[in-house]
Amino acid sequence: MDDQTRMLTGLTGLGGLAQADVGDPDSVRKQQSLGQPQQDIGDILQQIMAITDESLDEAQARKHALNCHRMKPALFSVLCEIKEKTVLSIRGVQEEDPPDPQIMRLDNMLLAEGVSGPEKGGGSAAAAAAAAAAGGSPTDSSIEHSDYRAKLAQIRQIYHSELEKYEQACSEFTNHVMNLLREQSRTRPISPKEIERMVAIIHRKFSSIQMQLKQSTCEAVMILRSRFLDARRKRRNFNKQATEVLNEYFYSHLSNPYPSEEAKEELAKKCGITVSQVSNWFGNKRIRYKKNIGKFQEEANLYAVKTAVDAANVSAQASQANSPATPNSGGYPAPCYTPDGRL
DNA sequence: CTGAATGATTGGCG
DNA sequence: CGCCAATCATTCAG
Repeated sequence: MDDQTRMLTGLTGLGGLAQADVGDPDSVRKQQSLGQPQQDIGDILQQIMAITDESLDEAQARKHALNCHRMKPALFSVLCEIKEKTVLSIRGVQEEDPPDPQIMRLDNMLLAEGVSGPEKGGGSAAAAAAAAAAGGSPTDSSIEHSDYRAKLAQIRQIYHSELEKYEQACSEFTNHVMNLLREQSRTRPISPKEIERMVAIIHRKFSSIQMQLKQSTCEAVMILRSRFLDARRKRRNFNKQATEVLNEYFYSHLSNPYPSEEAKEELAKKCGITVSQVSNWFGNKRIRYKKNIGKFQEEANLYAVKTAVDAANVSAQASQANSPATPNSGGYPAPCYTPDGRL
């Protein structure tokens, strides 16, 4: 009903329009000089209205006749114009908003993470090789790193294949709609501009899918990062030798177990860990020692003896009578030799 | 599987 | 900023 009334109003208004400033005044004038355009339009209208009552064959024949009608082009352009002015102007208000900031943010992030953008297979391989070559000891982090990269590559691959699928689907659908509209435009007033707009609408709809894809990819990358780059999750115990070195220092400096920056660097180098790891270790050790000295008795005695033995060994020849000097004078309680482990 | 050990992180303090 | 204390998250031994 809506369509019919709209068509009616469109067509009844045609008389005025045709005489005023319709797309092709020449043809209109020709029509007028040839006969009675009003009559023609009335006929067309009648035919259009009757179409639904006809059989398919009749309709096809009628359609063909209508398509061949000399008035058809003029009428078509007029209808397009009317449609342009009424329906499309409403929808045309929401003009092309510049690329969604959200999607731009996601794009930037994906680019930064190396998910989108150019394939850097050679680069990463070279980096891995360099890392492998650089560390005489396998540093462990290079392994984790390559693992991380492998997972990232996986995400990247999924992302790209999904994006490809998405793009294919989008263009397929767009083509389909365009073909359909072009087909329809032979019988329905559809201007190229309208098709263009339809395409834009489709793209906008599809871009929300794209955004979702990018969003979930970003999330996956974030999860991966937190999995691998949060050291807390990938904690490795220091090797035995390292803890030995640290404990030796700790118990031989029990009165003041606060290594200077230089001492920390020295220890870090000796243990193959970072300075901040040394700081962490001492922080943990101090608090845990203080909290339960009894528990650390054994260890304390062990290292006390160890350092004593070492000292003795070093200065064995120098003097036999040297008593093991325990450098203890405050701060933390000295490890007394209490068998029951209580103080 | 469970609990202890342990490296790392966080928030507060001086 | 460095340290302490509490806490988290993982590893490891039983």
